[in-house]
Amino acid sequence: MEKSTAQRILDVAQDMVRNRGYSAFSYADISKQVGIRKASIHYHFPSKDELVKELVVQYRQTMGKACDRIAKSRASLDQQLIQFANLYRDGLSNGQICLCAMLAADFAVLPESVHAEIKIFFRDTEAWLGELLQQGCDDGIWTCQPSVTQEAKGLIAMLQGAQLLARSADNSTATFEQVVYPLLTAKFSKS
Amino acid sequence: MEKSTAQRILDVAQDMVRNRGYSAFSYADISKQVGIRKASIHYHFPSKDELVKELVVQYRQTMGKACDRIAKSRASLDQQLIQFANLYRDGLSNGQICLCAMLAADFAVLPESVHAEIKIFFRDTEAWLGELLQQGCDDGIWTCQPSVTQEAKGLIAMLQGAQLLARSADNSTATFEQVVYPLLTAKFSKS
DNA sequence: GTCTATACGAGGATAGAC
DNA sequence: GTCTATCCTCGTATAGAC
Repeated sequence: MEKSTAQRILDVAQDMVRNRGYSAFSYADISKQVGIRKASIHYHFPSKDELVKELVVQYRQTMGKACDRIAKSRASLDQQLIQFANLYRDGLSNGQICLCAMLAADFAVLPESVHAEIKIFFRDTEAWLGELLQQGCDDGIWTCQPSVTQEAKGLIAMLQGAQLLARSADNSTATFEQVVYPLLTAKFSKS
Repeated sequence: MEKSTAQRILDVAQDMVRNRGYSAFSYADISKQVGIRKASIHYHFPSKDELVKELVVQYRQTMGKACDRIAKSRASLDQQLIQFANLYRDGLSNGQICLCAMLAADFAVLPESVHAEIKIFFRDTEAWLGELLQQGCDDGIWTCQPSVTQEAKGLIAMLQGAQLLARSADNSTATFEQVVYPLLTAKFSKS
């Protein structure tokens, strides 16, 4: 099944926002890559704000599904944690950081409608990771201090921050891995 | 002693970049706050790139001095760590994140000359924090795994990421504190 | 050093033909 | 749905007067 024009616009826009940020991409940029005139984009997404809002909604779905796949994979809990971290590593080689990390940086120039969607992303991510961490506590694999929620927030912060660090380094992926995985295995490991 | 016009421009520009990002501030914005025409800004900083480069150079100096003050304060090492974290907390109430965190997000749209300055900032910060952590290891206050360098990078990542998380929350400062300080005291404390 | 004036392109968005 | 044409504003930057 072929992708709709709206979806192709969203795909290209996501790439650009994750790479350059909200203020540094334009309808003209999208139009070149999608192969339609910029006026035509307004038919699908009347304003830039609505386009970006839709971007976040879809990103949440994609990430949610990816997390569900990890949870259902029956891998060990510490392996699930690694796979979760991999989600944040994988875009780096193409110069992409988490959409919501970028939009959190751009927060001050975004409308309230987008703010709300970003908040839901972080809330959902914390909830999913919190559940995973709680399981590990229950199973006696690791402990979370002072609480599972705090630990989840700290982990997410580390992942998002590691993306920023990685981005300004010469080898993004390697830098990310060197920062994230040692700390992950030191703190959350089976043995 | 009164501030030079160049310095006032830099002060206003720093606020704006740390709040909105590189692509979302303009000479027109600065001119309004400084009270001179935007053409006059070009006299002091011929191009936006040169202005931002100077911004990073000066930010590095400011942060370097702040770190030196902490090191010379003779506070306990774990207290020095808290004070270091405070540096990243304090701008949040005014909507400001670390200049280099923001510019790392904007990395893809910045010229090489600015890239180089940002890299130096992270290198310096890692070096300073690494020294502090090494002292703690030597004194037997804490241990760093797998290495002091990794631990330093992980901490910086967490601080930068916590700023992003905080920014998208309703109470930035409180969110930052809730994420950072418990993890800090759990991992690096005297007793 | 700061001003006015201006060039020139890019930005988001709309109207109306096809 | 996509196009052309157009509007109007903002953005960076320069020239030249004061």
